Amino acid sequence: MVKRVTLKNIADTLNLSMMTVSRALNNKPNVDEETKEKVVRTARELGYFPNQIAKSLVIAKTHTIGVMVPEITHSFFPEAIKGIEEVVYKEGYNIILTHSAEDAKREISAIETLASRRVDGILASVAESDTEYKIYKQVINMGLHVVFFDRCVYNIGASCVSINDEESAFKITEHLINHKYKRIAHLSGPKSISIAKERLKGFLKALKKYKIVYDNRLIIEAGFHETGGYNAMNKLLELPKKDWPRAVVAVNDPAAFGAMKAILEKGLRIPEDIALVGFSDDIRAELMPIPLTTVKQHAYEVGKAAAQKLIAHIQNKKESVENLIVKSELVIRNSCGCNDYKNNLYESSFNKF
Amino acid sequence: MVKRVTLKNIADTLNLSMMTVSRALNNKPNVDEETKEKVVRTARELGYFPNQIAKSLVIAKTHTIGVMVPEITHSFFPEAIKGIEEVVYKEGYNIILTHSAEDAKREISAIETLASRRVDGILASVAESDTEYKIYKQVINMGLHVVFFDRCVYNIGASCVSINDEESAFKITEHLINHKYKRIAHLSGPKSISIAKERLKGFLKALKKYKIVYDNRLIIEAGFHETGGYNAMNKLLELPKKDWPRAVVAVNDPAAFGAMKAILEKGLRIPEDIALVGFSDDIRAELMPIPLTTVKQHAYEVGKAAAQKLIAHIQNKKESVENLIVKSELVIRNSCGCNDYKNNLYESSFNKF
DNA sequence: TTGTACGCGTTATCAA
DNA sequence: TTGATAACGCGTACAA
Repeated sequence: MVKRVTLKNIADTLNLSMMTVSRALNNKPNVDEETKEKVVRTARELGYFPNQIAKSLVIAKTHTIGVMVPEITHSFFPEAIKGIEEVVYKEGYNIILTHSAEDAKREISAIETLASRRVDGILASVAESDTEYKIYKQVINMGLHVVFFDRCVYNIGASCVSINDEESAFKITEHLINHKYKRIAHLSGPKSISIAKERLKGFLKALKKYKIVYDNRLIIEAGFHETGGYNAMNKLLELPKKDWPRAVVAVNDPAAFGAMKAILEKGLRIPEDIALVGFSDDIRAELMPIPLTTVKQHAYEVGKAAAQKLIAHIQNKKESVENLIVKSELVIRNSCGCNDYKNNLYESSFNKF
Repeated sequence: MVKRVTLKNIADTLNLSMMTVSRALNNKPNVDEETKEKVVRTARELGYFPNQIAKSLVIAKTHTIGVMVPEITHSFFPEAIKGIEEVVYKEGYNIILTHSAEDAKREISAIETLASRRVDGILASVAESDTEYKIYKQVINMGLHVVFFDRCVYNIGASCVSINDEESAFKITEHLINHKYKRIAHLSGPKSISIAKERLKGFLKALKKYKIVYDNRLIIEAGFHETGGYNAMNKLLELPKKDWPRAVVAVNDPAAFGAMKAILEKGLRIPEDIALVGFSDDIRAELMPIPLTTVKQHAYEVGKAAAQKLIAHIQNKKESVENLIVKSELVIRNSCGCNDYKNNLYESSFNKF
């Protein structure tokens, strides 16, 4: 930050008071048209940029929103951030982007700096390793507005925007059941994360509704990544062959990619030997050796809704805390073996055009 | 921004002056150990977060860096942002993220707000539609530090970190020439963008070095997106068959994907009828029907280097303006027909594990 | 070791 | 319509 042109500089060169200059530049009513024009002109000539820092100190608002993501390269988040940006830009806010790298300590430190920087509110998706949410409780108690998105924390006084995870997991499992699969496994996510819990719940609900026998050896924690999915699937395949699942519901697409690798490596076929479905519609899902049936999440919409809700909270103290749901949709491809989707590479690779 | 705990609050509850409290919290030398401890404790009890806004106003530094990206969902940018985040976090900075959506007007407005917010420096990748760079010239003249990354603007007093685009385009073209391709086309990017110009230059240089006949009908502007590549390739295929290119160098992977679609739609084979190479190693490149030969850019490294250079500029006025290059590497797959890369789906889809 | 006065650049308030 | 003064929360410089 270098010495820059101030209101006083403009005031001095025009023999006016700072207040008149301030009023002129902010289009306040009580200022002569002629002087206003003069002020605006010299401001431009001098290369004046209003000092937002000083202004923030006075008005006790920064028009800044803190955004916390666990891992910016997960395809979900750039889309969500784009939705957030779109909304806040229109409303005259900027975002300070922080990422926790899935590390709870780093998350705490980042939220602390956001509080220090006096952001007007925070949009957050919690880190995998955060199981306490202490820092969020603290800043919420201070009166800072927080809206969670995607990975939520409930009952701490913050609104939340998420996918209808439970319902979607239920539906994709039901889809498998409807197509005569009986023995179905689940590669689950980290137990502490809301979306992982929701998806597991939906999976179990579907089993229950259709009275599928429940075998807890078929529910294995895989985490959110490819290697976790690969390892978890290999564990399943270490079971006696008669106990193998006939279909697998993975907690997300990367985990499903790992599982796919494990299955194909064993020389098994998808879906003929084992059907497989994912969750998230990763950009690579349709390009896999066996195009992956999955659930498409509308990340952009999640980001938009979260930003809108946060700004509503900021601008209206009485805005009610609530959990919003952005609906997802089933994307049926080959890996579930339930339809006539062509396993023709040409088609499968380019149906997105 | 809500009323919050201040230095004065702490001072009052302890019957100390603000200065003692300030010193205690900032670990300054001249303060009694006992009082320091008391201060730190009550600060925690009262939930004190230092007001960074007020501090910034005094010290004329915000420890904030503005980041301008043209389109956050382009796979390059999340990687680059991650690299930036990694560096600035360690150095105690935060980033304000803005995106232009490739729109020059929005870019200007965003850079203006960054200047108003008194960021200590700006990392920018310019919008496609920006051909003047006026706003950058202006803020640089004001003394604001700017480092461009990926899409650069030269000779306006800013450092730049980019891929060795020209050299890489030269090499990938040379690679085709070495494998006996003679008639080679180029799907170029927007003329105004530095990386597009560099890649075209490298392409032409290779033709020249190897004395390939130059046919300007074989250089078509495709832009950076799939549909542009699709349309441009179709235009090439409208030429008399004898004039068709035997190989195509696309300005980036999305353009190559579009071209691939156009070629396959015509019932032609890749690489047997037309070889094709891209640029950027998009996450989808290896999953294409014909795995795409391309150039891998190290976006994370670009982000890191740019952030490091910017911070060097900020912390040392005499840091010299220079153009840094992050080396890219050729990734040989099937689409160029130059190697023994197996067109086996299983292998090709999972060689990244 | 601790405290006081002042200034950072702006807006709100009240007076002219 | 314009101006003077105080205030936002903190750090610097100097005094006690």
